Amino acid sequence: MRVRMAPSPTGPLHIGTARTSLYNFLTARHAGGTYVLRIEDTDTARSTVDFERDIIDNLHWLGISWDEGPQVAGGDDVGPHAPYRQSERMELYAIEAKRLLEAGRAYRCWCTPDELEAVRREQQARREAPRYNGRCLSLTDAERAAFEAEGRTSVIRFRVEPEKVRFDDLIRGEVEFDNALLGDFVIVRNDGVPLYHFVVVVDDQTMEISHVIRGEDHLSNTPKHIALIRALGYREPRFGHIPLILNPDRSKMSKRKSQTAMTAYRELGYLPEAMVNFLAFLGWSPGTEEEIFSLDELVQRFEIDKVHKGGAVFDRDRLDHLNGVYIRSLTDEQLALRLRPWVPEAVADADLLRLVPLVKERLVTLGDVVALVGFAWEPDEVVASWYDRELLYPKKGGPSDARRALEGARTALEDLDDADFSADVLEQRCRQAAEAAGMKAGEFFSPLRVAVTGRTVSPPLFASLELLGRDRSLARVDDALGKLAEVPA
RNA sequence: GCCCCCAUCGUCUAGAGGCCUAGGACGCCACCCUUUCAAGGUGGAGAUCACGGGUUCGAAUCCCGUUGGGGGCACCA
Repeated sequence: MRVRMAPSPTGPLHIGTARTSLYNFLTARHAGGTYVLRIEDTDTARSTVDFERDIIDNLHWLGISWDEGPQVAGGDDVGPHAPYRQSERMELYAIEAKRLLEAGRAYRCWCTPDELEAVRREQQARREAPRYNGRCLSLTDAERAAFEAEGRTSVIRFRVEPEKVRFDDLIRGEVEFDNALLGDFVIVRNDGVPLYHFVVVVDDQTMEISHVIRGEDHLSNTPKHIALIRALGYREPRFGHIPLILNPDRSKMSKRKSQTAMTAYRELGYLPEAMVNFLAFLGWSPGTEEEIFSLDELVQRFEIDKVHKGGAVFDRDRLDHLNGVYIRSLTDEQLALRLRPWVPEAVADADLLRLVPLVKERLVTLGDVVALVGFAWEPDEVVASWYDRELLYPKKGGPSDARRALEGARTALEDLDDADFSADVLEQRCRQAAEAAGMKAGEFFSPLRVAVTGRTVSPPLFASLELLGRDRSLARVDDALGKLAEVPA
């Protein structure tokens, strides 16, 4: 078994492309087959190396690897069928196009875009399928010469046989199309650049691809490919069309309505293992009620014929949940390592490790660490700037309650030396202080929380105090007291 | 417009004729735990299996039709 993924570097790695790549990867690895990466960059105007890099990097990030094809953007190809970039395979396409031309299975067409557009409009008016009318199919030599003399350029069209085409889709079973409904489509542009439907067939043949697994949007293109395969005398691979990933409104997932760039999720702090698990279940399930799967487990369990037929909505809530599950499954040391890119370099590794327990059960994404415990590394003045005086007031209280609590807390904290400045002792002291102040614990803790973390929602208060240490905690209490001093008692 | 594909809670799904008074998960609601927020625990609401016909002793599961949704019909991929 040889399968391939064939992304087009005309944009960053798309969620849909990633899932198609994943399904191909899982199919190949499950069967012990070979996995090929081919870069479909025939659209030279829109393809860039930067996009190629984004695609390759993010596939690697997900843990997807391949046996043949470029391993690095712009890097050398690896494998017996190199090159794997279509832009470097142009001679091959030219040879095959010539073969088709000479066999009479393709012909040159001099129709201009305007002429084609006019025909299309007429057909639509007559409620017919818009397709090429075959005008250039039977031109005399004189007519061809006349077009050339006119300065017109020509494209190459494939002559489609009006026959029924059926194939046994890996996922959908028997599917039948009538190619009589198809027009003769263009396979080489007027500037000599070959088009997708043509190159994909040539490459799949020369790269000996046995299973073509791709998005459902290609299902209706398959009869074109089969026609080309037959005309060229190629072997017909098995086809499998996987369901589309959908926007919440159930249309094909698009940049316009959803975040489709894998990089964006990566930058937000989603874990690749969560993303892989999530993507795998968008259109497939093991048939049991298990739902947490590593990439290796997926390789073992994944079967292409158990893939669903219907599209699946990309549900961010579910991704978030999975990400939390994976984050919580990490050891503190592992999580600290993952968190590193989001935490300022000035924060020492040892200090980063200390704050992990405070955030582990609260992180949805790794990036959330900043909002959660930024107070730990931000200077006191910055934390003080995060809140207004009113935020210090307990739920059903005013400035005087806040002041009472903070003063009580200050006294309690002051007493402790660094060695005793631990969550347990702090809690005990603060509860005593609350009682002494005649306040409920919650009312007493609230102003202290805001003073220390700058927010009403934070990790556990006493662990936060411990993390900050005596001096910084006291300084923040004083900052808060200072804010309260601005209002007359 | 034409062709093709699809159809189980809001979402992801289990379900291959009787195990289904349709199961799980996410989300939602309530309660418990609790210094806030989470995490965790318990419980709940939520699907006449799109609809209508068949087939069958029996259908979410098979067949046909309808409806709805989606995809494709480029000198993009």
